[in-house]
Amino acid sequence: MTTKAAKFDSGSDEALALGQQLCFAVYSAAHAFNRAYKPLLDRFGLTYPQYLVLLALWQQDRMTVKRIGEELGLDSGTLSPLLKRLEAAGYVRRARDAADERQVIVSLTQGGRDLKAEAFGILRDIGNASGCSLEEVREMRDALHRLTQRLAGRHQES
Amino acid sequence: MTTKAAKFDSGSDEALALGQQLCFAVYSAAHAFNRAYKPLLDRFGLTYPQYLVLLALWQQDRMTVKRIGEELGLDSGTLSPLLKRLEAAGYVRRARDAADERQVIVSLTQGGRDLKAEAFGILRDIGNASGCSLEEVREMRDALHRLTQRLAGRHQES
DNA sequence: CAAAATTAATTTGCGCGCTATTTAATTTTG
DNA sequence: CAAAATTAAATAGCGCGCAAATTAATTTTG
Repeated sequence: MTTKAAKFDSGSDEALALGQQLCFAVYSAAHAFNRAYKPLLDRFGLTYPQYLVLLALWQQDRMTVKRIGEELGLDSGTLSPLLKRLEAAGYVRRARDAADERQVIVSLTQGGRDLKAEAFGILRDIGNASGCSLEEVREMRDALHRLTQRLAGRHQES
Repeated sequence: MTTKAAKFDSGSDEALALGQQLCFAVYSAAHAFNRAYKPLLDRFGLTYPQYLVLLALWQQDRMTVKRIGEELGLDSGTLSPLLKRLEAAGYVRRARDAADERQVIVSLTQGGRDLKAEAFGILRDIGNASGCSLEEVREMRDALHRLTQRLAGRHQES
Protein backbone atom coordinates (compact mmCIF):
# COMPACT_ATOMS: atom_id res chain seq x y z
CA MET A 1 0.00 0.00 0.00
CA THR A 2 0.90 3.70 0.24
CA THR A 3 3.58 3.13 -2.39
CA LYS A 4 4.78 6.60 -3.36
CA ALA A 5 3.34 9.77 -1.79
CA ALA A 6 0.25 8.48 -0.02
CA LYS A 7 0.53 11.06 2.72
CA PHE A 8 -0.93 13.99 0.77
CA ASP A 9 -3.08 12.24 -1.81
CA SER A 10 -6.17 14.44 -1.59
CA GLY A 11 -5.79 17.46 0.63
CA SER A 12 -9.37 17.42 1.91
CA ASP A 13 -8.55 13.99 3.22
CA GLU A 14 -6.37 15.74 5.77
CA ALA A 15 -9.40 17.61 7.11
CA LEU A 16 -10.96 14.36 8.29
CA ALA A 17 -7.90 13.43 10.33
CA LEU A 18 -8.84 12.84 13.93
CA GLY A 19 -6.07 15.02 15.29
CA GLN A 20 -7.22 17.97 13.17
CA GLN A 21 -10.72 18.09 14.55
CA LEU A 22 -11.74 20.65 17.13
CA CYS A 23 -14.64 18.48 18.20
CA PHE A 24 -12.29 15.64 19.03
CA ALA A 25 -10.00 17.99 20.95
CA VAL A 26 -12.99 19.11 23.03
CA TYR A 27 -14.18 15.51 23.47
CA SER A 28 -10.75 14.41 24.65
CA ALA A 29 -10.31 17.36 26.99
CA ALA A 30 -13.69 16.66 28.58
CA HIS A 31 -12.65 13.07 29.26
CA ALA A 32 -9.29 14.24 30.57
CA PHE A 33 -11.02 16.54 33.05
CA ASN A 34 -13.34 13.74 34.10
CA ARG A 35 -10.41 11.43 34.73
CA ALA A 36 -8.51 14.13 36.61
CA TYR A 37 -11.49 14.90 38.84
CA LYS A 38 -12.40 11.29 39.53
CA PRO A 39 -9.79 10.47 42.20
CA LEU A 40 -10.40 13.81 43.90
CA LEU A 41 -14.18 13.36 43.97
CA ASP A 42 -14.09 9.68 44.90
CA ARG A 43 -13.05 10.78 48.39
CA PHE A 44 -16.49 12.31 48.77
CA GLY A 45 -18.40 9.65 46.88
CA LEU A 46 -19.24 12.18 44.16
CA THR A 47 -19.28 11.96 40.39
CA TYR A 48 -18.30 14.95 38.28
CA PRO A 49 -21.87 15.87 37.21
CA GLN A 50 -22.95 15.62 40.86
CA TYR A 51 -20.11 17.99 41.74
CA LEU A 52 -21.38 20.42 39.09
CA VAL A 53 -24.81 20.39 40.72
CA LEU A 54 -23.19 21.24 44.05
CA LEU A 55 -21.19 24.05 42.44
CA ALA A 56 -24.46 25.46 41.16
CA LEU A 57 -26.11 25.13 44.57
CA TRP A 58 -23.16 26.75 46.36
CA GLN A 59 -23.75 29.75 44.14
CA GLN A 60 -27.51 29.72 44.58
CA ASP A 61 -29.19 27.46 47.09
CA ARG A 62 -32.80 26.27 46.77
CA MET A 63 -33.32 25.83 43.05
CA THR A 64 -35.94 23.82 41.19
CA VAL A 65 -34.87 20.84 39.11
CA LYS A 66 -35.68 22.84 36.00
CA ARG A 67 -33.51 25.78 37.10
CA ILE A 68 -30.56 23.49 37.83
CA GLY A 69 -31.08 21.98 34.41
CA GLU A 70 -30.86 25.40 32.81
CA GLU A 71 -27.64 26.17 34.69
CA LEU A 72 -25.97 22.92 33.63
CA GLY A 73 -27.65 22.29 30.30
CA LEU A 74 -29.24 19.05 31.47
CA ASP A 75 -32.84 17.84 31.44
CA SER A 76 -34.95 16.23 34.14
CA GLY A 77 -34.35 12.80 32.66
CA THR A 78 -30.72 13.16 33.66
CA LEU A 79 -31.19 15.18 36.82
CA SER A 80 -34.00 13.30 38.55
CA PRO A 81 -32.02 10.13 39.26
CA LEU A 82 -28.80 12.09 39.83
CA LEU A 83 -30.48 14.27 42.48
CA LYS A 84 -31.91 11.18 44.17
CA ARG A 85 -28.37 9.87 44.50
CA LEU A 86 -27.13 13.22 45.82
CA GLU A 87 -29.94 13.09 48.37
CA ALA A 88 -29.12 9.49 49.31
CA ALA A 89 -25.51 10.61 49.82
CA GLY A 90 -26.77 13.25 52.23
CA TYR A 91 -25.66 16.37 50.36
CA VAL A 92 -29.06 17.75 49.29
CA ARG A 93 -32.74 17.64 50.20
CA ARG A 94 -35.62 17.45 47.72
CA ALA A 95 -39.04 18.83 48.58
CA ARG A 96 -42.12 19.67 46.56
CA ASP A 97 -42.82 23.39 46.40
CA ALA A 98 -45.90 24.04 48.51
CA ALA A 99 -46.88 26.96 46.26
CA ASP A 100 -46.62 24.87 43.07
CA GLU A 101 -46.69 21.16 43.64
CA ARG A 102 -45.30 20.44 40.19
CA GLN A 103 -41.92 21.79 41.19
CA VAL A 104 -39.28 20.19 43.38
CA ILE A 105 -37.00 22.48 45.33
CA VAL A 106 -33.46 21.18 45.79
CA SER A 107 -31.53 22.58 48.75
CA LEU A 108 -28.20 21.88 50.40
CA THR A 109 -27.98 19.97 53.67
CA GLN A 110 -25.40 21.01 56.25
CA GLY A 111 -23.20 18.26 54.84
CA GLY A 112 -23.57 19.74 51.38
CA ARG A 113 -22.63 23.19 52.65
CA ASP A 114 -19.65 21.83 54.54
CA LEU A 115 -18.30 20.30 51.37
CA LYS A 116 -17.86 23.75 49.85
CA ALA A 117 -14.73 24.34 51.93
CA GLU A 118 -13.19 21.15 50.51
CA ALA A 119 -14.02 22.22 46.97
CA PHE A 120 -11.35 24.92 47.02
CA GLY A 121 -8.76 22.20 47.51
CA ILE A 122 -10.11 20.27 44.54
CA LEU A 123 -10.08 23.43 42.47
CA ARG A 124 -6.46 24.08 43.38
CA ASP A 125 -5.39 20.52 42.49
CA ILE A 126 -7.11 20.64 39.12
CA GLY A 127 -5.69 24.09 38.46
CA ASN A 128 -2.21 22.77 39.11
CA ALA A 129 -2.79 19.71 36.93
CA SER A 130 -4.03 21.87 34.07
CA GLY A 131 -0.87 23.93 34.32
CA CYS A 132 -2.53 26.96 32.78
CA SER A 133 -2.04 30.57 33.74
CA LEU A 134 -5.13 32.46 34.83
CA GLU A 135 -4.86 34.38 31.58
CA GLU A 136 -4.86 31.20 29.49
CA VAL A 137 -7.77 29.78 31.44
CA ARG A 138 -9.79 32.94 30.88
CA GLU A 139 -9.09 32.97 27.16
CA MET A 140 -9.93 29.32 26.57
CA ARG A 141 -12.99 29.48 28.76
CA ASP A 142 -14.37 32.47 26.85
CA ALA A 143 -13.53 30.96 23.46
CA LEU A 144 -15.29 27.72 24.43
CA HIS A 145 -18.25 29.65 25.74
CA ARG A 146 -18.61 31.45 22.42
CA LEU A 147 -18.25 28.15 20.56
CA THR A 148 -20.92 26.51 22.71
CA GLN A 149 -23.29 29.39 22.10
CA ARG A 150 -22.81 29.18 18.35
CA LEU A 151 -23.21 25.41 18.26
CA ALA A 152 -26.42 25.63 20.28
CA GLY A 153 -27.54 27.96 17.53
CA ARG A 154 -31.26 28.59 17.23
CA HIS A 155 -32.32 25.95 19.78
CA GLN A 156 -32.34 28.26 22.78
CA GLU A 157 -30.76 31.60 23.45
CA SER A 158 -30.85 32.40 27.15
CA MET B 1 -16.47 40.11 57.80
CA THR B 2 -19.01 38.21 55.76
CA THR B 3 -22.24 39.82 56.94
CA LYS B 4 -22.32 43.02 54.90
CA ALA B 5 -20.93 42.65 51.36
CA ALA B 6 -21.98 39.07 50.74
CA LYS B 7 -21.14 39.17 47.05
CA PHE B 8 -17.41 39.51 47.53
CA ASP B 9 -17.01 38.15 51.03
CA SER B 10 -14.06 35.91 50.28
CA GLY B 11 -12.77 36.43 46.80
CA SER B 12 -12.03 32.76 46.36
CA ASP B 13 -15.78 32.24 46.47
CA GLU B 14 -15.88 33.71 42.98
CA ALA B 15 -13.49 31.05 41.79
CA LEU B 16 -16.09 28.34 42.45
CA ALA B 17 -18.66 30.01 40.21
CA LEU B 18 -19.80 27.63 37.51
CA GLY B 19 -19.33 30.15 34.72
CA GLN B 20 -15.72 30.76 35.75
CA GLN B 21 -14.63 27.17 35.43
CA LEU B 22 -12.66 25.97 32.44
CA CYS B 23 -13.73 22.40 33.11
CA PHE B 24 -17.37 23.39 32.85
CA ALA B 25 -16.73 25.29 29.63
CA VAL B 26 -15.13 22.15 28.17
CA TYR B 27 -17.95 19.96 29.49
CA SER B 28 -20.58 22.23 27.95
CA ALA B 29 -18.78 22.52 24.63
CA ALA B 30 -18.51 18.73 24.41
CA HIS B 31 -22.26 18.41 24.92
CA ALA B 32 -22.90 21.17 22.41
CA PHE B 33 -20.85 19.30 19.80
CA ASN B 34 -22.69 16.11 20.57
CA ARG B 35 -26.05 17.82 20.12
CA ALA B 36 -24.91 19.49 16.91
CA TYR B 37 -23.67 16.20 15.46
CA LYS B 38 -26.68 14.15 16.48
CA PRO B 39 -29.14 15.20 13.74
CA LEU B 40 -26.40 14.90 11.10
CA LEU B 41 -25.34 11.43 12.23
CA ASP B 42 -28.87 10.15 12.81
CA ARG B 43 -29.25 9.99 9.03
CA PHE B 44 -26.65 7.23 9.03
CA GLY B 45 -27.74 5.57 12.24
CA LEU B 46 -24.47 6.57 13.88
CA THR B 47 -23.64 7.94 17.31
CA TYR B 48 -20.82 10.44 17.75
CA PRO B 49 -18.35 7.94 19.28
CA GLN B 50 -19.12 5.53 16.47
CA TYR B 51 -18.38 8.31 14.01
CA LEU B 52 -15.03 8.88 15.75
CA VAL B 53 -14.16 5.22 15.25
CA LEU B 54 -14.93 5.57 11.55
CA LEU B 55 -12.79 8.72 11.35
CA ALA B 56 -9.93 6.71 12.81
CA LEU B 57 -10.50 3.84 10.38
CA TRP B 58 -10.67 6.18 7.37
CA GLN B 59 -7.21 7.34 8.33
CA GLN B 60 -5.90 3.85 8.96
CA ASP B 61 -7.92 0.78 8.09
CA ARG B 62 -7.47 -2.58 9.80
CA MET B 63 -6.68 -1.72 13.40
CA THR B 64 -6.93 -3.85 16.53
CA VAL B 65 -9.40 -2.89 19.23
CA LYS B 66 -6.50 -1.85 21.41
CA ARG B 67 -5.06 0.42 18.73
CA ILE B 68 -8.41 2.12 18.16
CA GLY B 69 -8.64 2.59 21.90
CA GLU B 70 -5.27 4.33 21.92
CA GLU B 71 -6.33 6.63 19.09
CA LEU B 72 -9.56 7.66 20.82
CA GLY B 73 -8.58 7.32 24.46
CA LEU B 74 -11.13 4.60 25.14
CA ASP B 75 -10.79 1.15 26.65
CA SER B 76 -12.03 -2.17 25.35
CA GLY B 77 -14.93 -2.12 27.81
CA THR B 78 -16.33 0.81 25.88
CA LEU B 79 -15.23 -0.28 22.41
CA SER B 80 -16.26 -3.94 22.38
CA PRO B 81 -20.02 -3.33 22.43
CA LEU B 82 -19.69 -0.18 20.30
CA LEU B 83 -17.83 -2.11 17.59
CA LYS B 84 -20.43 -4.85 17.68
CA ARG B 85 -23.07 -2.22 16.93
CA LEU B 86 -20.95 -0.74 14.14
CA GLU B 87 -20.65 -4.25 12.71
CA ALA B 88 -24.38 -4.86 13.04
CA ALA B 89 -24.94 -1.57 11.18
CA GLY B 90 -22.75 -2.93 8.39
CA TYR B 91 -19.95 -0.37 8.54
CA VAL B 92 -17.12 -2.58 9.87
CA ARG B 93 -16.05 -6.19 10.10
CA ARG B 94 -14.41 -7.83 13.13
CA ALA B 95 -12.10 -10.80 12.77
CA ARG B 96 -9.61 -12.51 15.04
CA ASP B 97 -6.03 -12.03 13.95
CA ALA B 98 -4.80 -15.40 12.66
CA ALA B 99 -1.27 -14.59 13.80
CA ASP B 100 -2.36 -13.69 17.35
CA GLU B 101 -5.76 -15.00 18.28
CA ARG B 102 -6.04 -12.62 21.23
CA GLN B 103 -6.41 -9.67 18.91
CA VAL B 104 -9.42 -8.62 16.88
CA ILE B 105 -8.80 -6.73 13.66
CA VAL B 106 -11.44 -4.16 12.81
CA SER B 107 -11.76 -3.24 9.14
CA LEU B 108 -14.11 -1.12 7.05
CA THR B 109 -16.75 -2.72 4.87
CA GLN B 110 -17.52 -1.19 1.48
CA GLY B 111 -20.44 0.58 3.18
CA GLY B 112 -18.06 1.99 5.76
CA ARG B 113 -15.70 3.25 3.06
CA ASP B 114 -18.58 4.78 1.10
CA LEU B 115 -19.58 6.79 4.14
CA LYS B 116 -16.31 8.70 4.05
CA ALA B 117 -17.56 10.81 1.14
CA GLU B 118 -20.59 11.87 3.20
CA ALA B 119 -18.38 12.78 6.12
CA PHE B 120 -17.04 15.85 4.32
CA GLY B 121 -20.58 17.21 4.24
CA ILE B 122 -20.98 16.66 7.97
CA LEU B 123 -17.63 18.34 8.58
CA ARG B 124 -18.71 21.35 6.54
CA ASP B 125 -22.03 21.67 8.40
CA ILE B 126 -20.38 21.50 11.80
CA GLY B 127 -17.71 23.93 10.66
CA ASN B 128 -20.40 26.39 9.67
CA ALA B 129 -22.28 25.90 12.93
CA SER B 130 -19.14 26.50 14.96
CA GLY B 131 -18.63 29.75 13.07
CA CYS B 132 -14.90 29.69 13.71
CA SER B 133 -12.16 30.72 11.32
CA LEU B 134 -9.59 28.08 10.47
CA GLU B 135 -7.13 30.11 12.50
CA GLU B 136 -9.37 30.08 15.58
CA VAL B 137 -10.00 26.36 15.20
CA ARG B 138 -6.30 25.66 15.01
CA GLU B 139 -5.54 27.73 18.09
CA MET B 140 -8.27 26.24 20.26
CA ARG B 141 -7.52 22.73 19.09
CA ASP B 142 -3.85 23.07 19.98
CA ALA B 143 -4.60 24.73 23.32
CA LEU B 144 -7.03 21.93 24.19
CA HIS B 145 -4.53 19.32 23.10
CA ARG B 146 -1.89 20.79 25.42
CA LEU B 147 -4.45 20.93 28.24
CA THR B 148 -5.43 17.30 27.71
CA GLN B 149 -1.80 16.21 27.75
CA ARG B 150 -1.16 18.05 31.02
CA LEU B 151 -4.31 16.70 32.69
CA ALA B 152 -3.41 13.16 31.67
CA GLY B 153 -0.13 13.87 33.46
CA ARG B 154 2.01 10.93 34.39
CA HIS B 155 -0.59 8.25 33.63
CA GLN B 156 0.59 7.64 30.09
CA GLU B 157 2.73 9.65 27.75
CA SER B 158 2.52 8.22 24.25
C1' DC C 1 8.99 -27.82 28.44
C1' DA C 2 5.68 -26.63 32.09
C1' DA C 3 4.16 -23.11 35.40
C1' DA C 4 3.59 -18.32 36.00
C1' DA C 5 2.93 -13.89 34.27
C1' DT C 6 1.24 -10.93 30.80
C1' DT C 7 -1.81 -9.44 27.21
C1' DA C 8 -6.30 -8.66 24.34
C1' DA C 9 -10.88 -8.76 24.29
C1' DT C 10 -15.35 -9.63 26.37
C1' DT C 11 -18.64 -9.25 30.04
C1' DT C 12 -20.95 -7.19 34.13
C1' DG C 13 -22.53 -3.42 36.77
C1' DC C 14 -23.21 1.47 37.56
C1' DG C 15 -23.84 6.40 36.43
C1' DC C 16 -24.48 9.78 33.02
C1' DG C 17 -27.18 11.92 28.93
C1' DC C 18 -30.70 11.73 25.64
C1' DT C 19 -35.43 10.68 23.73
C1' DA C 20 -39.80 9.48 24.50
C1' DT C 21 -43.60 8.62 27.51
C1' DT C 22 -46.22 9.13 31.74
C1' DT C 23 -48.20 11.41 35.79
C1' DA C 24 -49.70 15.19 38.22
C1' DA C 25 -50.47 20.06 38.92
C1' DT C 26 -51.37 24.52 37.04
C1' DT C 27 -52.87 27.78 33.51
C1' DT C 28 -55.52 28.97 29.57
C1' DT C 29 -59.79 29.08 27.05
C1' DG C 30 -64.39 28.81 25.55
C1' DC D 1 -66.39 26.83 35.83
C1' DA D 2 -65.10 22.83 33.05
C1' DA D 3 -62.34 21.12 29.14
C1' DA D 4 -58.08 21.68 26.86
C1' DA D 5 -53.44 22.99 26.82
C1' DT D 6 -49.23 23.63 29.17
C1' DT D 7 -45.77 22.74 32.54
C1' DA D 8 -42.55 20.11 35.96
C1' DA D 9 -40.77 15.77 37.40
C1' DA D 10 -40.30 11.16 37.13
C1' DT D 11 -39.74 6.88 34.48
C1' DA D 12 -38.18 3.52 30.80
C1' DG D 13 -34.98 2.29 27.28
C1' DC D 14 -30.63 2.80 24.77
C1' DG D 15 -25.70 3.94 24.14
C1' DC D 16 -21.54 5.67 26.00
C1' DG D 17 -17.53 5.45 29.53
C1' DC D 18 -15.34 3.43 33.32
C1' DA D 19 -13.81 -0.14 36.72
C1' DA D 20 -13.47 -4.78 37.88
C1' DA D 21 -13.74 -9.57 36.88
C1' DT D 22 -13.46 -13.26 33.31
C1' DT D 23 -11.74 -15.91 29.40
C1' DA D 24 -8.45 -17.20 26.21
C1' DA D 25 -4.02 -16.80 23.93
C1' DT D 26 0.79 -15.66 24.11
C1' DT D 27 5.18 -14.74 26.37
C1' DT D 28 8.32 -15.16 30.12
C1' DT D 29 10.73 -17.87 33.47
C1' DG D 30 12.68 -21.36 36.14
